[in-house]
Amino acid sequence: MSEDSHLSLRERTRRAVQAELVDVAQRLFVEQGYEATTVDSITEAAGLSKRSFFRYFASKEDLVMGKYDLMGEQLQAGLTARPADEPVWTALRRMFDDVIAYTADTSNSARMDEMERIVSASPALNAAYLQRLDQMQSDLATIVRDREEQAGRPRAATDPSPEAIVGAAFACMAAARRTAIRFDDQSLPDLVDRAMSDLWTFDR
Amino acid sequence: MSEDSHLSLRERTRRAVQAELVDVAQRLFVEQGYEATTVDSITEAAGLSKRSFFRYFASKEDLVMGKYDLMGEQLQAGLTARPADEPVWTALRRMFDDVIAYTADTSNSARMDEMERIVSASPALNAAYLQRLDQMQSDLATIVRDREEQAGRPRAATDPSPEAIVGAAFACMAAARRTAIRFDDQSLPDLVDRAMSDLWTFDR
DNA sequence: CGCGCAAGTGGCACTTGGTGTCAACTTTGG
DNA sequence: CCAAAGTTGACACCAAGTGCCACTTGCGCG
Repeated sequence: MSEDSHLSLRERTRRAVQAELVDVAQRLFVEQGYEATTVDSITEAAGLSKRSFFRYFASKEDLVMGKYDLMGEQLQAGLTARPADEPVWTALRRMFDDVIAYTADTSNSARMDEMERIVSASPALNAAYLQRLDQMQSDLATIVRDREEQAGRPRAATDPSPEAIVGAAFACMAAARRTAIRFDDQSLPDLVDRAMSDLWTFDR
Repeated sequence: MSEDSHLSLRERTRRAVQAELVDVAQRLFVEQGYEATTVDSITEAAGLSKRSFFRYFASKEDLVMGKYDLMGEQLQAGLTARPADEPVWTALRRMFDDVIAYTADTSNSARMDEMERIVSASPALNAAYLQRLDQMQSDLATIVRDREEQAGRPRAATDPSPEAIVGAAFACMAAARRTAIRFDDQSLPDLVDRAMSDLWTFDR
C-alpha cells in the first residue's frame, strides 16, 4: 500500500508500534467492549508501558478516532478535486464516492464494520465521532464558500447557506449509513443517492 | 414560573440543591473554565460532599447538559403540535420557534449565552452537546415518519429520507446559530429563515 | 569508527472523575 | 410515635491521564 521505506527507522518502528496497538486494542474491544478494556490491559497485551501508550495516542479515544481524521482529509481532497462549474449538491455527492468505495473494499470492510460497531456501542466514542464530523463539515463549508465565489456567486460572510448545504449532505450520508447498518441488504451508495435526491421531493 | 408546591419537601429541596449546584458551577466555569474547575471545588463552594454531587448529577458533564435535554423534549412537543397537513419543511421550521423564543428571552439569554460559550470552549462538552443533538434528530425522524404516513405518504423502513430531512433542518439551524454568534447584529430567526429557504436555491 | 545529542522508554508518584459501601441521620406514611 | 425508605458524608477504591527523571537507543557528524 503506502511506501514508507524512505522513512527513518525511528519513524517506521513508530508507525509499526502504533499500528499494532490499534490491532491489539481492537481485538480486545471486540472481546470485552471499549469501556471495559483498560489502557493497562492494552499495554500489557502489546508489551509496553502505559506511559508509552500515551506517547502514541493522546487518549484511549484517539486510538479509535485516528482513522476518521484521515477520512476528513480524504473528503476535503475529494471536494476540492471536483470541477468548479459542477453544481454544489452534485459535487458533495461525488465527494462521498471515495470514502464509500473505501468502506466497500472487502479488505477493509470487515475491520471497518467492527470499528463502527464499537463506536456506536460506546456513547463516549460516538460523541467523539460526532465531533470529528462537525469539524469536517466546518472545513468543507469554507471550501463550498470558495467554490461559490469561483462560480460567480459570492456568499456574504453572514450567509449561513454553505454550512447548511454541507450539513444537509452529511445528514443524508448519516441517514443512509444508519439504514445500511440496520438493513444489510441495502447498498450504501444507493441509499446515499436516494437520500440526497429524495430530499428535494419533500413538500415545503 | 413552574409551580412545584405540590411536590414533597424532599423533591423540592432536591431541586433547589440541584439548581444551586448549577448556579455555583456556572460561576466557577466562567471564572476559570470548565476543565480547570474540579468537582471538588464545586462541592466545596456549594457546601456538600463530592459523593453527594454525583447523586444529583450523573457526571460533571451532566450538570451542563441538563438544559439541552429539556430543549429536546420541547422540540418533540413542538413538532407533534404542528397540523398534519402542513408541509414537513414548514413544520420543522415552526418547531424551532419555541426554542428560538426561549433563547431570545432577555431573562434567560445572558445565562444561556454564558453556557453556550462554556460549551463551545470545551471539546468534551461540545462532543456531549453534539451527541444530544444526534439523539434529538433520531427521535424527531420517527415523528416525521409518522406524519408522512398520516398524510398518506407512507415511507418504507428502509427509506432514509425522514432522518435526512430532519438532519438538513438541524444543519440549517446550526449554521444559523454559528453565524448569529459570530455576527451579533444578525437576528437568529432571520438567519434560520434564510438558511432554510436558501437551501433549495442551490444548483443540483 | 565512535562520540554526543535527540528521541524514545519505563517506572513512579500524583491529580481528577467517578463508584461501592456503610453507618448516621431525616423525611414520610401509617 | 415508629419503622421503612431516602439522603448524606466519609473513606477506600478504580481508571484515565500527566509530570518527572533516569536510562537506553538510533542518528548525524567529525
